[in-house]
Amino acid sequence: MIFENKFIQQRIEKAKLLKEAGHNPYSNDSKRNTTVEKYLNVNSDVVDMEEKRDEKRHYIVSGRIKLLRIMGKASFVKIEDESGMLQIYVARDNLPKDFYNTMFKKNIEVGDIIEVGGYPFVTGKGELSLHADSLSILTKAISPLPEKFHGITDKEIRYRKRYLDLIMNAEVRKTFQTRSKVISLTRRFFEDKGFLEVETPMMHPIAGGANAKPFVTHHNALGIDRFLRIAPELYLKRLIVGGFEAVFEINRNFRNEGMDATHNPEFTSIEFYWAYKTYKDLIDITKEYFQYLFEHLDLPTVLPYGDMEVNFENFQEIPLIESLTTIGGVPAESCNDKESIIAYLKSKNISVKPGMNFGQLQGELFDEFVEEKLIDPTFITEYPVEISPLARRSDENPAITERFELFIAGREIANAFSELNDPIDQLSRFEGQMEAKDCGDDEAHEMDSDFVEALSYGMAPTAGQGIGIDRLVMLLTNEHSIRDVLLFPAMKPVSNEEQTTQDEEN
RNA sequence: GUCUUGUUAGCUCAGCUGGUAGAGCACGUCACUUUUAAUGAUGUGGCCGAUGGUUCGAAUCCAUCACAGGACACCA
Repeated sequence: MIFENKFIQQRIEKAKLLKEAGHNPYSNDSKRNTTVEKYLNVNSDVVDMEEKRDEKRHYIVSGRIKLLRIMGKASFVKIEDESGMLQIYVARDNLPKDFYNTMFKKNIEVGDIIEVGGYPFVTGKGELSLHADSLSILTKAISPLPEKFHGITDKEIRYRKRYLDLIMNAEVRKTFQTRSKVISLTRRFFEDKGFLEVETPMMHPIAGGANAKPFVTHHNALGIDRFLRIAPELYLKRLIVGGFEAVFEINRNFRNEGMDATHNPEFTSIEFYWAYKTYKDLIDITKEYFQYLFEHLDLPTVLPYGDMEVNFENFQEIPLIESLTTIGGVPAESCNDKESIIAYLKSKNISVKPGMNFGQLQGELFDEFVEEKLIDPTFITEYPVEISPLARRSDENPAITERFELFIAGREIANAFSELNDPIDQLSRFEGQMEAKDCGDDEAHEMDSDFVEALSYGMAPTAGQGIGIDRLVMLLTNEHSIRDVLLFPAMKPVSNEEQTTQDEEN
């Protein structure tokens, strides 16, 4: 039984006693007329009053009891609403006869949501409080809250029962408020630039736009499988073909892959596409975007991230090849051709998969020796064409693409490029992916001939970018697990034996 | 996927080389009308993650499983 615990039984009994005495333990009759934050602001002048109180004022506040100190005929109660914490002074003789002794002291406790009316005053210790003349229960909590001092620290419980985490940990609420602001500011930033927010399908007939394994679901009416999208890219580009010149979408992507500190099966990204622009313009708008975020989030431009300090006023830009030597410390002669890279990697005890091409090997050098050293925001540009299947080639050097990735605190935050809009080239790149798939690469891109057909009608020269919102929020809130910036991160179900057996049979 | 560390009261944690469980908070009872994790007294509370094994005896040792944290590999 779910409520067999004796503490819960005790509390159920208290709820019953309240009800019998005419105090509905689940009352819907809230008369709150201010929030804690407003109360504290409006009455801050009471601190300077000679009497340290103003009995002519009267407010009704509501909140959850977080702390309760009963001292005989008077008590101190700390209640918390979304805006903050307020101390209430409750004295027996200010409440209706017998209520304090028989109801308040006996049946109201930490975790309950109450409503209190009274006037502002300042205690002997100098805390602006509320002197109660009325108190009623709004909602009885029949499960006890975790311990008041240590709160709840078990990560498993924090993620599985996020509501408890939010009740107990104010800084967690802060993190998610920041996340909400980041998304809201992002939307406003792009809208103000004239971008149109769009919604493209979450269920795709072909999972395209990235190399990743999709989740599969089934559409009964059509009798066909659908794939939860791994990226919105190909649909957003269809909109550019259609004549929209600046579009963005902030939404979820789904990838059927591993979970760890930086990966959740569903994650949020913004992708935006901007016609008649190049990746150079995207570098500018990205800098501007960060400046905008920091300004409106009121953050210092030098932010701590773990042991690191990230200076968001120090944006760097460096071509990938150059970064290998200047940042990665790889000797220039070891970057020039396949054989010397392989020899260098082997000399550093790094295993090299057979069949890697020049561009992939350069990418390998970058991942091994450069990425983690990019602390301040750094645009790595000029990616090899082999590892940039959807990016436009440089007109000057066909071996590299007009692309950048933005790295901050040793981690990739954004990926952007001038888009490939040559339908014949796109078709042959898809065909290349099909061959890779036939050779066993199960993450190779699917052929999307509908998308190629769209390109065949002409897509204006366009630059597009994706930014991982979860990782961005991690950076801004100094969180080191993606689970700490997702309200409800993916968790394995806690299965009972029957379910386990069924899973094994399936 | 691999390695590694956890899982003991509602919560936070002790429990040594095996001898059938402890603390603090919370909760119950009592005292207390300006406390700040209030205080003092007193009491209740546990199938020691699950299943097997070793043993006279297992929270403790071994194996398997489940879930979680961390690291590595792949990916955003």
